Amino acid sequence: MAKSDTKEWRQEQVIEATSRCIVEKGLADMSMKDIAREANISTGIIYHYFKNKEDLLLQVIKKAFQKSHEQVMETVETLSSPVEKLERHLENILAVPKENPDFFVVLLNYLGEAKHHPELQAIVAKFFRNLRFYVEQYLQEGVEQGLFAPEQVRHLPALLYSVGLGLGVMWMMDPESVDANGAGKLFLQWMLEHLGVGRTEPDA
Amino acid sequence: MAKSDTKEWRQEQVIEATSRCIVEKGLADMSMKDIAREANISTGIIYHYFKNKEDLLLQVIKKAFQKSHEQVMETVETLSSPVEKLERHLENILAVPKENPDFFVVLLNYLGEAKHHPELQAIVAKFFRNLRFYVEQYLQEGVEQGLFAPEQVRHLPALLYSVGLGLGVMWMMDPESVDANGAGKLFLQWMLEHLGVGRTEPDA
Amino acid sequence: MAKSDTKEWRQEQVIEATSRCIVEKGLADMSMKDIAREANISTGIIYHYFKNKEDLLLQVIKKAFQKSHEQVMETVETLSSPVEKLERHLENILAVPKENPDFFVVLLNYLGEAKHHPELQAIVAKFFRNLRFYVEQYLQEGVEQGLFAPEQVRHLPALLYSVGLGLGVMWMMDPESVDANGAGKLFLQWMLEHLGVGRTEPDA
Amino acid sequence: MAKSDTKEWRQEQVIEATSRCIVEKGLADMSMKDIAREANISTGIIYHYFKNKEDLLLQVIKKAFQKSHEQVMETVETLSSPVEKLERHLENILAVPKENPDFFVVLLNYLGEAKHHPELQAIVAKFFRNLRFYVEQYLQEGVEQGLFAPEQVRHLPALLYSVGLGLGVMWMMDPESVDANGAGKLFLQWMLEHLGVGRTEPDA
DNA sequence: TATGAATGAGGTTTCATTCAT
DNA sequence: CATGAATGAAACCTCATTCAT
Repeated sequence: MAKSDTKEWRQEQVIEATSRCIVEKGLADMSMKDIAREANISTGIIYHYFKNKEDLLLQVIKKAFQKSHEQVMETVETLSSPVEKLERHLENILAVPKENPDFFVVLLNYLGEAKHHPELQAIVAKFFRNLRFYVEQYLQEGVEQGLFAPEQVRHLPALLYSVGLGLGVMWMMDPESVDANGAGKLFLQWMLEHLGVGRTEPDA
Repeated sequence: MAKSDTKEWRQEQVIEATSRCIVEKGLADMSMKDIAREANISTGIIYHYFKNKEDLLLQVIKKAFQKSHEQVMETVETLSSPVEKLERHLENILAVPKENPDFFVVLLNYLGEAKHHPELQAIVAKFFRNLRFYVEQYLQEGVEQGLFAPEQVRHLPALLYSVGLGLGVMWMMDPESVDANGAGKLFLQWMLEHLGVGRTEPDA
Repeated sequence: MAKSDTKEWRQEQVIEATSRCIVEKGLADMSMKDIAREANISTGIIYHYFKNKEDLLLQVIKKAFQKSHEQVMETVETLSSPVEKLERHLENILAVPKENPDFFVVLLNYLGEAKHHPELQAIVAKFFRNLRFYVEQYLQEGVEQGLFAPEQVRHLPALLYSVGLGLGVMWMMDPESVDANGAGKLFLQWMLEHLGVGRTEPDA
Repeated sequence: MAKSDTKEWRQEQVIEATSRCIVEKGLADMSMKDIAREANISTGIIYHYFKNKEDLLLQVIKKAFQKSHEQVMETVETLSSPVEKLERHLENILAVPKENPDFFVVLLNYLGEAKHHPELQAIVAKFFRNLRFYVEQYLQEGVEQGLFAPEQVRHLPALLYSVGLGLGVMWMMDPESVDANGAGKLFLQWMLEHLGVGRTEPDA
C-alpha cells in the first residue's frame, strides 16, 4: 500500500508540475527538463512513471478533465429539483474560467493538438459528451416530472456547453472586453424561459 | 510594382502552404522544411519574405482572420434591415465550421499559444472584438430605429460569438454527437425572441 | 561455505541470464535491467556480485570459454591413440555451431569488442591458445610414437581451429548455403592424409 | 553532375570517418558525435546524407564489403588458368588480415550484430556467397577443362573462405602465436594436391 | 532572388550506477 | 542481502536559421 501510494503520489507530482509548465510556457515550449525542474526531480525518473512524453501529456489532460468534471458536478448533486440542478450546473460552468483559469489554458493547449491525435481527440470528445450527458439527465428528469416538453430539451446540453466554452475562450483572450458573467446569466435566463420556468427575480 | 506584386504573391504562397501544413500536421509538428516542401520552394527563401518562423506564423493567423472576417461579412452588407443583418451574421458564423473547417483547425492551434504570446493574444482579441463590433452596430441601428431597447442588446455580441465558437469547437471534437446547426438555430430563435422579433417561420 | 556457495550460485545465475540476453538481444542492445529481469532479480543486487557491467561481461565470456573448452575436451580424454584424439577433437569442434549455437553467437558478440579491450583480447587469445595446445600435445604424442614427422605437424592446430571457427561463422551467417559438416569432414580427411593416416572407412 | 558528385563525395567522407571510428573505438563505443568530429563536420549534416545511424552503419559495411571484394578479385581476373586463379584467389584472401587489417576489425564488429539484424545478416551472407561463387566458377572451369573431377570441387569454396576467415580472426586476436601465412600456404597445398595439381615448387 | 548544404543548440530518451530503505 | 527509485551524463536526432554559390 505504501509503495502504491508513493507511486501514485509521484505521478500526481509530475502531472501537476507539467500542468504548471503548460500554463507558464505553453505545450509547445515546454521540455521534459522544464517539467523535471518544476517538479524538483531528475529528468530520468519521469520515464519511470510515464512511458514517454506523449503518455505523460495524455495523463495530464485526463487528470485535468477529471478534476474539472468533479468541480462542475460538485454542488449539483446535492440538489433535487431539475431546474435547480440546471441552474447550478450552468453557473458552475460559467465559473470555471475565473475560478480555474489554468484549466482553460491547459484545455486550449490541447484542443489544437486534438485534430492530429486521434486518442487525444477521443478523450476530449468523451469529456464533453460526459458532461452533456449529465445535463441531459436533468432535463429528462424534468420531462418525466412534466416540467418540460421533450422537444424543448433538444440541443440544450450542446448549447449550454458551447456557451460555457465559447465565453471562456473569449474571456481568456480579452478579459477586459468580455463580460462572461453577464452574458452567461442572460443565456441562463433565456434557457429557463425557453423551458417555461418563470424566474421571478431575474438577477438583482 | 511588378516586384511588389511578386513579393506579395510569394508571401501568399508561403502563407497558404503553412496553413495547409498546420491543418495536416499541426502547429507543433510542422517544420520550416515541411512548409518549403508544401510550397515547392527552398527553405532559405522563406527568410527573404518573413523575418522568421514566428513572424510567418503571425502572418498566417492574420491572413486567416482576415479571410474569415470577409467570409462572415460577405452577404451581410447587402442587407438593410438590422434584424436581417443579425440573422445572416449568425448564420454565417454557424456555417464556418462546416464550410471552412480548416479555419477552425488553424484557430484552435493558435488559441493555445496565445496565452504565452502577447502579440498573438492581441491579434486574436482584436479579431473577436472586430466581429463583435459589427454586431453591435447592427444592434445599435435597431435601437436607433426603435426596434430594440438599449438594455436588450447588451451581451448579445459576446453571446453570439461564444455560441459560434463553442459549437464549432465541440462539433470539431465530436461531429457525430453534436448537431451544431440545430443548436445554432435554436439559439438564433432565442435571440430574436429576446429582441421581440417574432419569427413567423422558425426554420424553413 | 554455505555463503560462498550461495554467492557462486548467484553469480552463475546472473551470468547465464546475461548469456541468454546476449543471444536474444545482442551485446549492444542489452541493458542491466534486461539482465536483471531475465534473472528475476533486481538491478542493484548485480553490483553485489560483479564490480560493474564490464566485469560481468568478462565473467560471461570466461564462463562460456570454460564450458566450450570442456565440451570440446569431453570425450577426447577417454581415448588413447593420438590419431583418434585428433579425429574426435576436430569432430567436436565442428559440432559446436550446431550443438551449441548460443556459444557462437556470444563469441561473435565479443570478438568485435576484443580489439578495443586488451583484457578481453587476452582472454580470447588465451582461449584459442589453450585449445591449440591440446592439439599440439596429441600431435606431439604422435611424433613421439613415430606416427608423424615433426615438420608435418606445424600449422595443424591453427589450421584446425581456423576451419572450425570459419565454418561456424559462415554457417551462422548463411545456414542454407553452407554445409559445414561436409566441408569439415573433407578437411579432416585431408589432415589425416597429410599425416599419412589412411582411413579405411571414410565415414559411413 | 557536380551536385551529385558532391553528395557522393560527402557520403564517402562520412563512411570513411565512420570506419575509422569503428576501428579506433569499436562499433559499440562510437557515437554520432565521434563520427562528426572524425569527419570534421557537424553532427546534423550526417542526417542530411544518411537516414539515421543504422542506415549509415549499413552503408559502411556495404562499402567495406565492396572494397574487400574488389581487393580480392583485383589480380585474379588477369589470369587464365583455373588453377592459377584459385591460387591467386586464396593468396589474396590470406593477405587480407595483414594488408587490410581494418577490414577485419570492421567485419568482426558487424558479425556480432548480424544475428540480431536480419538485413545486416543478409548483407553478410550475400558477401560471402558472392565470393564463394567466384571460386565455384574457377573450379567449374577446371572441371570443364577436365582438370578436376566434379566430386572433388564440392566444399572447396566454403572451406577456402572458412580458412581465410578463421585464420584472419585468430591472427587478429593473437598475432604472435598464429602464423596465418604458413598455415594458409599449407592449406593451399592440400587443396591443390586434392585437385591433383602437382606443385613442383612447394613455396621456397 | 533562389538554393539547399551546413551549423549547433536543444529536444527526448536510455542506461549504468548508487543508495536509502 | 535485496530492492528499485533516483540520478545525470550522454546518446540519437530534429530543426530554425545562415550563407556560399
